[in-house]
Amino acid sequence: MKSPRERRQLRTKEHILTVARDMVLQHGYAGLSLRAVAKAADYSPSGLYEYFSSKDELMDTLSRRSGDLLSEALAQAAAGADPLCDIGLAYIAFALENPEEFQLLFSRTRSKREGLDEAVTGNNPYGLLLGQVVRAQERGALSTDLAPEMVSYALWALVHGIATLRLSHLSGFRADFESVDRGAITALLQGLRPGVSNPISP
Amino acid sequence: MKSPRERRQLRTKEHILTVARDMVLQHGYAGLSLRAVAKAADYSPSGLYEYFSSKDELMDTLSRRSGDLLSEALAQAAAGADPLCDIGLAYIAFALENPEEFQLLFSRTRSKREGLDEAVTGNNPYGLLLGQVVRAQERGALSTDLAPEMVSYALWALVHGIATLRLSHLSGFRADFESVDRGAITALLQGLRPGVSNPISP
DNA sequence: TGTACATCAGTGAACGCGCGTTCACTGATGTAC
DNA sequence: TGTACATCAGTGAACGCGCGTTCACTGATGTAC
Repeated sequence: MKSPRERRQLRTKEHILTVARDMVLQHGYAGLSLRAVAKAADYSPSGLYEYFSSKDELMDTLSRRSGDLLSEALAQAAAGADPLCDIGLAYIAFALENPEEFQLLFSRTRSKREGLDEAVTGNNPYGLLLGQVVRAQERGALSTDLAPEMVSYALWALVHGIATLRLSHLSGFRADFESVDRGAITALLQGLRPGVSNPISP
Repeated sequence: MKSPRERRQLRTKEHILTVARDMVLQHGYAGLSLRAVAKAADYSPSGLYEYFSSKDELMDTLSRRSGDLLSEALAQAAAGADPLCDIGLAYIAFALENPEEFQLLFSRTRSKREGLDEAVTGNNPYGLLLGQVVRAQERGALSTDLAPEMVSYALWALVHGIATLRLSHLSGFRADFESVDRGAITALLQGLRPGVSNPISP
């Protein structure tokens, strides 16, 4: 079918990952099998061990890439007029549009941080959110009495909850979620404004 | 080992479910196998088909029971002085104390409702929360401009997000979550109070 | 330019595993006469 | 009370499946002389 030349061009780690990602998107991350990936990428099952030392390593690579995609989506959202709310909505949208990637991401990726004392690393979704929270405090949109990490956590939890509920328990439920989601985020942010008595003690 | 009499007493559907539940708690719901349950309950693998027509049916039964346990925990919390906040905290506590049951519950149970027009059924966790929201509105703790279902959804999403994050991504992260969680819930509720401009339009 | 050798991506068969489910059967119990 | 039969919970072996991983190997490519 394929010429040797075509075949050689396709035989890259990148191609295998692309194929694997497509399979996750189509059949779910839980059902992904090395053998199926190998077949789809035109390898024998053992051939993939040239590129990955185990199925786990392949899955981790996929998971990390999903994280990068999410970061990218959030970074774009952070450029708008209402960054905090938009980041939250973008988070939800990403989960709904890429359900399998979202689940892959959160089923495998544990936070590398183990406490508030450790620094937040780089360009990950949480770091991005945290940065915007600090900025919101600087321009007076959020009370400065609140620890930024706590605000970020609350906001993250809210949108994460919306995302996971709508992917699992509420899949099949029809409603105008878009406006409700926006409303919920706004409500939380209003509860964190200066003037409203501080619920979170630092 | 066991006398015939003892053996007969143990051979009930109830006993099988107890054994199965224990195995879920210990080894996770994803790894539960019929054969392992049969072995632990002193049956041959095929013997369980006397009680359940398939593994799926057994899992569904387990899942429904987890839901009942959660409902019970929330109902108790609703009896306190600050029902909405306490229900939320109880939801989080249940998830952390019974992680496998919580995941079993949400990996299998889809909402039977498919839209706001359908009635909320019985004693499930969401119905319980909704009832308390209505009561909070009646006593003026929440703006009556807000649709109760939307408030319930927002609150549920927040605590569900906290629960799932702490079970997955933030397992291993050490912090004083208890006070932060309480603060996050309080903040959301404050954003929904009368007087604060309504974020959710009905 | 030709030959001998080393490298190395990739193969194919096999290993050993556990799974859910089916089915012909057994053997104890209950029932009818 | 004893016998013949029906019921039925439960068994054990087998089916057919797919999985991740290992390993001796091949055959094309690159390198050195």
